[in-house]
Amino acid sequence: MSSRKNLLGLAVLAYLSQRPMHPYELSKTLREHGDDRSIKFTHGSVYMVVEQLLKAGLIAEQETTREGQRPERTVYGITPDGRAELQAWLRDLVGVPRHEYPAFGSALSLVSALHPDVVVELLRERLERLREERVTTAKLAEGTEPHPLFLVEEVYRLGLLDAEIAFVERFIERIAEWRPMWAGYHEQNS
Amino acid sequence: MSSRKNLLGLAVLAYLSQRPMHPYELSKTLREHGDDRSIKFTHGSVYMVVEQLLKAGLIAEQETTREGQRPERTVYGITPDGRAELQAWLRDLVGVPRHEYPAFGSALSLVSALHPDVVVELLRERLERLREERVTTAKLAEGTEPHPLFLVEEVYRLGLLDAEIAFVERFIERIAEWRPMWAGYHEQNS
DNA sequence: TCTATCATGTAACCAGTTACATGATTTT
DNA sequence: AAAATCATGTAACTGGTTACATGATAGA
Repeated sequence: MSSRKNLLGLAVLAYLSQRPMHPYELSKTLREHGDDRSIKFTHGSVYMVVEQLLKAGLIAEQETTREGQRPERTVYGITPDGRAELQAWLRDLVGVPRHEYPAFGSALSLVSALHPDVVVELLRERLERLREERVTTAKLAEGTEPHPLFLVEEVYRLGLLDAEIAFVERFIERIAEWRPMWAGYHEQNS
Repeated sequence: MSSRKNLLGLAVLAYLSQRPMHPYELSKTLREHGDDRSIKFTHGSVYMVVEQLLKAGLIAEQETTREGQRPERTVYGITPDGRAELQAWLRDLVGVPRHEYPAFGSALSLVSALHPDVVVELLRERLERLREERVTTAKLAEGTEPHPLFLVEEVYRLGLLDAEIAFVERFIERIAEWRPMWAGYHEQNS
């Protein structure tokens, strides 16, 4: 229960809705399809969520085979409940925005603890890296291989990147205006 | 160690760098300052990270007092190591963008599992809520109470919101173009 | 004075990460 | 044939969330 926590569970449901697989295969397939760009997971966490989905009755053990002397593989398939949950979960994610906590946002809320001059320097570094990231993301987003539909997430990411770049540029400018007050505050307690 | 995981730790260091506090006070102060908009935490998790920071030597027990019959309160203060870590951690966060995993991005990477018509409907719902959220965020971002520097995180959030709104609008348009292929794929397996 | 809420903390549970294990295949 | 990597999984640890506990004050 409470399965709606780890997005990896959603991905597993989605893949198993196409055909049954064993966990290792899931892991490999997810990675091959580049899903590790949108969903955080490791080899180990795949086994974990498979366990969870199993307990929740959303997937079921289909068969256990052994091939040569390789370890046993357990193949899992999605259940009707699993299909329903896949749809419901996705609908919820698409329809209802949730409050997010990007790390940069957290840092911004505490940034006054740094001296304004170092902040400016750091923001310039950040800009460089953001621009690099933008280039590689743009290349991905402009693909057309299977179908652009499967790259729409990169388009989204690109939009976020551009917004962040614009914000950082603007922020640097405003720091110039605020510098006296901000720097004064720092000299006062150190 | 490996303290650089939970952003709440950073916030605690930042607050303790101003004055010593006990965990409950930290929790209350964080919430009063609206830091729960940028950092995810609960009452319980504050005690947890305080424990971690203590083990890592970044904060230290300062005194233990008892007032009336209230439970004992342990007051913690930041150590020199803690101050160093606060600066280093913040510098890293500001200077180096990390790969993020927004939930909507994950959903987008799997959205083909939904029928295009329901996706459009859901995206319209999402747009409405995004616009509401935009209004309240804009109000916050335009404040000037202590100093705009302390609201810069809301400005950032506003930029992200606008980017997402633009993306969703555009996505709806493109679904119209893609609908035939996408819908066909769905009829084929169901 | 009863009830609600505040103040403060702990304990138990669940989720996630990391490290390890081991036979099979491929490369050098 | 030695070394590296693939295929497959488990176990141990660490982190995070939730639920509970209990006296104090404030409101009805």
